[in-house]
Amino acid sequence: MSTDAMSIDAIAGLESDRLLLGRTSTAERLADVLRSRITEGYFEPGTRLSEEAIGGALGVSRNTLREAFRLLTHERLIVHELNRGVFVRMLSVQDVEDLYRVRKLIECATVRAVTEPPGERLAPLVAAVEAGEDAALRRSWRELGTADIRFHQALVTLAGSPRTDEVMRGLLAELRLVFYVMVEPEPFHEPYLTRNKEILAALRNGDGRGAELLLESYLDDAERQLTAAYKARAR
Amino acid sequence: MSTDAMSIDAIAGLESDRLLLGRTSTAERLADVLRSRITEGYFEPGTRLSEEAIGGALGVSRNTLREAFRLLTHERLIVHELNRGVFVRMLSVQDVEDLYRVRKLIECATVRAVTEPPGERLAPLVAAVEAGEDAALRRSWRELGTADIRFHQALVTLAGSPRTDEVMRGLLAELRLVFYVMVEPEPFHEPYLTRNKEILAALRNGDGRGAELLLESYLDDAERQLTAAYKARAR
DNA sequence: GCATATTTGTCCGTATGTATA
DNA sequence: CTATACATACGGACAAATATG
Repeated sequence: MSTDAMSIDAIAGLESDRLLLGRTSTAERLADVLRSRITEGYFEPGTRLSEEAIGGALGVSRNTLREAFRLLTHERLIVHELNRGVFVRMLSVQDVEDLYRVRKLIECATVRAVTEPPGERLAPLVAAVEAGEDAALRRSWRELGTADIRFHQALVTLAGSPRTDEVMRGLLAELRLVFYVMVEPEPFHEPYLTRNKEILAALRNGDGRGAELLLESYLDDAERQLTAAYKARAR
Repeated sequence: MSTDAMSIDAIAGLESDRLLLGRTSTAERLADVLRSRITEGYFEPGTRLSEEAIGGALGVSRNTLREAFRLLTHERLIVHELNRGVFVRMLSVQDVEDLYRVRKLIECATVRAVTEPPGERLAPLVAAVEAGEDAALRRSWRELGTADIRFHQALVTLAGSPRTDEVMRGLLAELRLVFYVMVEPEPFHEPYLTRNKEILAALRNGDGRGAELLLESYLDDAERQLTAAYKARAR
């Protein structure tokens, strides 16, 4: 039952974040630092996050660190095993399938409800598409992925439901963990930029049903691609 | 800026839960105790939960108690204000509206997907209806409310999505806070038992679309009734 | 507006229990 | 089975923010 330990390098790298800790609630700032370390793949899925090592490196007490762990646990980025500690979440193929099942449920229902041109309310979607195009031009694939996530987050905002927004935020945070199985992010995200633009065009015309169909095939394809990558990696 | 203090009685009442603390993780057991105290209306919405008073009454340290608070915060049962402490959540009319918006989204999508008789998978729904009938006979209105919640939780389980289940669990936990504006729980929950039976009958026939229509009007009526009670109470 | 008391935020040291080599 | 490492939980301490008179 091997559980990968954090590399010495990963712990040492935390030192540079030390200065960032100095504004609001310590536990939340701590969670911010760890969250980006995880979603950027710095801590790989499966690694154990040692209370002592991280607390020592960042200069915070274990009590405070544990509060930060609680926050990240509820975001599903780490898992907590009693008396064993916390580990960076490892998603299974079933998780990916469920993630896309719920995305389809929420995103499709949201665009389906669009029956007339939303006008200015599409501004965040336009901004996300533009950020994506910019990132693609600069061949900045990580940013392209971020822009894609922003687009779909903004899409759900059209429903005007705070709770739906929050659920979606959680789903997309988990999805970032999945994206790290894609060693070559370029061919993955690039085509979806075009498809986002098509969805946006349909919404602009108030054609929610058309947008739903585009979105459904978008999500089906993405899911297929990701689960295939997962299975290939499981060799 | 008055914040209702906990009554002496409420603190003293906690002592009886002391013996229950003795199995798994202290913070989680602690959260279990507090959760039932809150959802059963023992701690009314808006009351501040004093670290010292509760920790003292239950015989746990402040650090452990704070971990339990974190858990409940993420269940949205309490809210945390920096340097002020934690308070039992007070839901607004907007919250109720959002709660029902998301319920409609999830529950309707779930039953709509039913196209053939689910057979044995309806067993938990049948059990919830029977528990409701039993509670109604015994005029046990609290249990009737619990059975209603169980029915709708079981309904969503038909979708076979762990994440959807969890979202629904959270929504229904919040809803319990809302039910406490209903001073007379009897006339509220009773008619919905009949409607649950109708929904169950439609599902048994594999008529997902029919069940969706019944469910939609169920949720519309419940929302109207609750928001009306809220507004009346705000005088 | 000011001073005081209360309460939370954060940290430390330590004892105990649990998992694993 | 023993030893080690680690998480769990407690109690105490002080700083910082807030509430109260």
